[in-house]
Amino acid sequence: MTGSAGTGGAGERPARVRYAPSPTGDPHVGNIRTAVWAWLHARHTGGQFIVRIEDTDQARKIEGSVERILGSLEWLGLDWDEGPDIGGPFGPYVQSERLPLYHEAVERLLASRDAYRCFCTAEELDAMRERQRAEKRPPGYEGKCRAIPPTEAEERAKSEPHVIRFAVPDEGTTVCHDLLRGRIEVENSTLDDFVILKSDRYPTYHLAHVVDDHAMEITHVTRGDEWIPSMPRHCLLFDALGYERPIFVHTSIILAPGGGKLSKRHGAKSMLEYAEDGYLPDAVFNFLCITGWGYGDETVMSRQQLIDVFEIENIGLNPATFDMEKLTWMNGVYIRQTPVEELSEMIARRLEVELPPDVPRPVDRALVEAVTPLIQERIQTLAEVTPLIDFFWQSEIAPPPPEEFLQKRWKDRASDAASALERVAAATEEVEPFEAGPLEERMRSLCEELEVKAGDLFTLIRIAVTGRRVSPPLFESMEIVGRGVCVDRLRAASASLAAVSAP
RNA sequence: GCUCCCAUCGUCUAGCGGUCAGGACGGGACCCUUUCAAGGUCCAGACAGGGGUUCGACUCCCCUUGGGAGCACCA
Repeated sequence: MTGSAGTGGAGERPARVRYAPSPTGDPHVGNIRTAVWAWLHARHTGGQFIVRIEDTDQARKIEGSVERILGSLEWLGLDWDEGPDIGGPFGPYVQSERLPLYHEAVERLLASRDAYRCFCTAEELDAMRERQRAEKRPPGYEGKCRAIPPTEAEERAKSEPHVIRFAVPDEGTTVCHDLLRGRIEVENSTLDDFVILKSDRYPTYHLAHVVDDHAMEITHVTRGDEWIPSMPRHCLLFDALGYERPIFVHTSIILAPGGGKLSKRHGAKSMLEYAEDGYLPDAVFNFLCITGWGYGDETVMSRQQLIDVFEIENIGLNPATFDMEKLTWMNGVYIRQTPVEELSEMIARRLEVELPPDVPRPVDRALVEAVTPLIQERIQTLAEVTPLIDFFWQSEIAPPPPEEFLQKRWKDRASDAASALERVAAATEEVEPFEAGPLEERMRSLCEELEVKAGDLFTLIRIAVTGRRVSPPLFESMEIVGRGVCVDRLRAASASLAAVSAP
């Protein structure tokens, strides 16, 4: 901790920022990282973080999405001050429940001639695009229905399906500002008359977000930079409606390791999948925040520290590549930082579902607590836990095949190995007290008696007792496993080796 | 095709006209060590290219190149 804290929000007005996902699936890292930053900005400035569901596309709606979106935020520890589930002073927070607001805005736009009814059919529009492509002209609505006199349009509207389009000025330029990129200027001639109200009377994103962000008094519109190209449209809408424009903050996207779009293969898993994969919320939160944004040389930062120090204007502009290995490393850091009691609770929950069914439930908590310190600094994700320590719960483990033992120093020396293990078993029976310290002491002196290197003997013991070549610290493990079981396993191993050596 | 955005080690980044271009992940070496980790020390590794501006450019401007996004009755 450098002590060189940020401004702590002093001097910054409380911001109202929103996370506005559409319920079309589970949020992925790129998407949720925007939420992390928005949340941080809200907390940093002492403002509000709002969740709004953008479900204006009835066709794409996916059942259960909202729950999973909220669940993802919750898991990450992003709490919201207003939202679909808890309401708030600017509700409702679901766009499909705000239709009258959009219709009212459309009426105003129609009245001011900033919008008009369009009766073009899908076929006509397709044909138009076809023509544009053939003539190598940029695609876009050419304004055919703009020429229809309002009275005629009103009349036809009574019986004909239609949409409402925004009438973009033919000339001039629209100047927008992005907090991170500054001035962004676009020729109006490159903008077409976009749809603001669909024929099903639902608004498009363009209209809905403008109406809602104004109504909800959003100060900062934070979203992915795929929205930059349509920002001028939004500015035009804000202006036409007489609304003050919010501060736009377009954040760059997250790229896949090889470059290109992030896909399932590359870690674009949903947030909830990270939980399943054994990642800690704080680690993912920290990591997400740090990719695409930085604070000096700091990397591992607590939630509070991040809130204190986060400055939204310092978000990086270049698209970042998702570095799965760094996430995993960071997760390891967080696991090591976690108090043992907490960690053992997490581990217990894992074991509860991952241990073989024949292990009695609930899983022995005292045992988990004893084992946790042994593996805390050896794991990077909770998913590694079970395979590492399941032997503590297996009352019977078949001795590994003799080849496991007879390597390196013990190659072709089955009978030596067998007798060494027998000596170890005998010593194990006698050690008092049966604790790691005395155990190690005894085994080391046994090494001298046997004239073998400690590592060589310990490997034999390790394989016999834990069933594997890699394990948590040997003597601590033996202490936990217990004298009886250790001796049994040692003798079993010894016997199996003796069998091999016998002619 | 048109419009827009971006550009420092392999990756995430610090830098905000004068630095030996710093840190982290990953990689390598060594130390520690009962395995595996963790920890410690050290090493390799970057300003995409070309023009300007300036006494002086990683830093400011332009072009090129490269990457990305958008051009729907999807968001």
